[in-house]
Parts: sequence; C-alpha cells; structure tokens
Amino acid sequence: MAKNLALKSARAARDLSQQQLADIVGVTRQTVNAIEKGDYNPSVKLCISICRTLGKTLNDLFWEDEQ
Amino acid sequence: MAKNLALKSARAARDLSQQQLADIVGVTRQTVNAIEKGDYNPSVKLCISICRTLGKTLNDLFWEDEQ
DNA sequence: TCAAAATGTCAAGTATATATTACATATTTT
DNA sequence: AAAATATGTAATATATACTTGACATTTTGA
Repeated sequence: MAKNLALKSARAARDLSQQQLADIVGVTRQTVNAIEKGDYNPSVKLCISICRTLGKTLNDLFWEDEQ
Repeated sequence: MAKNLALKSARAARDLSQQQLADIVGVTRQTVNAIEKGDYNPSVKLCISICRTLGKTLNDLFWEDEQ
C-alpha cells in the first residue's frame, strides 16, 4: 500500500500527534504510524474510528480514486 | 457490528452469489457471509475490493451514518 | 543550543481476520 | 418431488493486524 497522506494531513489539520490520535482510537502509536506509512491494511472498524476522530469519511481518507 | 444490508443489497443488485463475489475478490464464501452477517471486521483493502466489484464506494457500503 | 516531544523503525508476542473442511437448511430450477 | 445451488454455521488451522518495549533520529520550542 502507498503512504496515506490524506490521513497524515487530516491529523495535522486537527493538530494531533500520532500518539494522541492513537490514544483516542485505542491503538498504539506504532499502529497509526504504520497506517500512515502504508505498511499495513487496517480493519475497517479502526478506519471508521480514525475518520470520526478527524471529522472525515472513509472515502476522504481511505478511498483511492484512481483504479 | 450490525448486519451489512447495504452490501447484501448491492450484491443482489449485481446478481452475484456470495460465492461469486468471494471468488472475484479472492476470499472464501464464508468470509463474505461473515461480513454480511456483521460477524467481523474486514480489512479496508478487502472492503475496497468488494466496493470496486459492486460499483460502490466505502461510504456506500461501510460507513454508518449514525454515530 | 539544548531538552523535550514527535516520528521512524525493529524484534518478539498476542489477538483476530481469513482459510479449510464439513455439514445442515433454504431456495431455486427442472 | 428431486436435484442443484445458495446460504448459515461451526471447528480447527494459518496469516497478519496490532501490542509491547526499546532505541535512534528528527523536529520543535524555550
């Protein structure tokens, strides 16, 4: 998977550190880091939780428009 | 998680069986069944693959509007 | 410029998504 | 009604998301 810059950017817009976002959604900072880096393939439940925290939707943060 | 009726309905609209959808996205029929039933929490990659197959987006099939 | 905070990364462990096999019931088709 | 197909479900196995703990580097702010 590619880097998730939409996520990184949405997190920055809310002025949250990886650690803070991780705490809110109940995972570790390493997990948030890995998702932003594109290292793995999170569960949709975690994606939804991240989206809600950042005021975005799944399409905003996890849908790639180009096929 | 609750039953995913949006998925069940989108699959029906394309006239695909659970088995056919599973084959296309590369999982087993039990996995598709469990997702529709709401038994577990698929990876976002699998969600995206299902959405593409059914001509829907993540928001269409995996975003619950009520908080 | 120095310390603190944030980020990147790695190794080893745990939890859970997904596979495999199998069987039962429901639905559709002939 | 019988046969085929679709769906529901369960037990055991495997792959991988995610944790824990640790250390290194980069960035931020006083």
